[in-house]
Amino acid sequence: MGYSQAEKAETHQRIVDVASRRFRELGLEGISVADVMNEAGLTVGGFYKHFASRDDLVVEAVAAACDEMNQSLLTAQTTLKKSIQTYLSEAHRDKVDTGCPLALLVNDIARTTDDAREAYTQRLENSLSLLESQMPKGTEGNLRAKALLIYSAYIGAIGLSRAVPDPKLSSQILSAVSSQLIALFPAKKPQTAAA
Amino acid sequence: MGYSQAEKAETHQRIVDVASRRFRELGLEGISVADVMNEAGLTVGGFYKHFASRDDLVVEAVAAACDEMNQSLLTAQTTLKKSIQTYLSEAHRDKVDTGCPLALLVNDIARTTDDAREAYTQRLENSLSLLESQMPKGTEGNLRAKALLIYSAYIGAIGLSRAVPDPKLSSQILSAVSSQLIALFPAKKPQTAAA
DNA sequence: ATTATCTATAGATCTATAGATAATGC
DNA sequence: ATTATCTATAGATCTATAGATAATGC
Repeated sequence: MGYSQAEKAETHQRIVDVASRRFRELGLEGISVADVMNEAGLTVGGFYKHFASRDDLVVEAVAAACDEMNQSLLTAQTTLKKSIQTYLSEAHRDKVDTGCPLALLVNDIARTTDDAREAYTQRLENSLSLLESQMPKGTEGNLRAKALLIYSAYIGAIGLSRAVPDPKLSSQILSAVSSQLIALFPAKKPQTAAA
Repeated sequence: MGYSQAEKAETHQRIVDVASRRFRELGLEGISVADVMNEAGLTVGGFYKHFASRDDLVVEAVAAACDEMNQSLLTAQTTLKKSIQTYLSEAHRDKVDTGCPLALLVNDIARTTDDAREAYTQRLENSLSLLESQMPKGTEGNLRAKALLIYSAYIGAIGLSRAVPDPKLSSQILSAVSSQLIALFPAKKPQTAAA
């Protein structure tokens, strides 16, 4: 039973980790404080020594989920094509509790507190910057606008692939949008192939 | 107070209408059966003469919301460019209770019953077919794949525009994705302008 | 006789707080 | 002395059902 300051910090982190996964899986209102605490190996009474309210946990969990994703994207220095294929993969689709929180939570975020929306927006900007930096050399036009198109297609496509119950259709959505995006941003000579 | 069969049908429709708006605004778990009934001018006790369970209301409300949208899209026979501009408009973004349910509910649908997911998928196919039929003449390649790219970008972009609290960024998301999509599918001579 | 609606409520669940316990840290 | 955790619970809310009432429809 944790009592030192160091143990409290670990406990706090464990609560946020559980929440960041379960909120993504079940939605921001899909799990109770008591269930989060239980899964973190604690009981509900201790919660309010860590957070002023449930809404505060939401803010921290959203931020932690996005930061973790951006961190792993930064280390996986890669090409745009590989980024697209990884994002729009069946493996990513099936990570309903550890997948991209920008996609898994976009609808919930629109309905939640301003603090959580601010945290979300800040991390969205990070992800967009990263995507801009992955654009092939020689890409013409507004890089920010192109990054927004790609990320919007990401969020919509992976959301749809999770919404439809038919596995065939789900895969078709992912592969169709993936190949369309790859064709739009070829690594070299953007003018040669248009279809 | 309605008792005849005709009145019951009207009442049923009124409950579904309220639910189809509030579920879109607040999420599929965001409003109680009692509150839906109250807003329809009824009390909670009568609910289970109309629906076997709350989940059944969800199925009907999702279907009704999508059918209503597809109906209005069918009558508004228009060009792809105008469709894009209308979908990715601030007016549509602000219709949080009457906007496109495919976008407003995509995350919730992934977490709900198979029956609701089936109803959603069926209507998604309708919307995709409609989009395919709006493609400019002479568009090359896989029309279904291009419709999936557009609808994914729709869902992601309008979702993001609702999630971010900064109105400037929200507008930027809509206009950037809108102009990118319009540039991708020009009405004539698709080969001339690539940027 | 049937049934669409109402009022009332059972039973489950949720957020937040109260008070007890036991270890930390001055 | 402080506080991180625990057990217990208050008060609110939610789905679903029970039973009463009053109009429909055979």
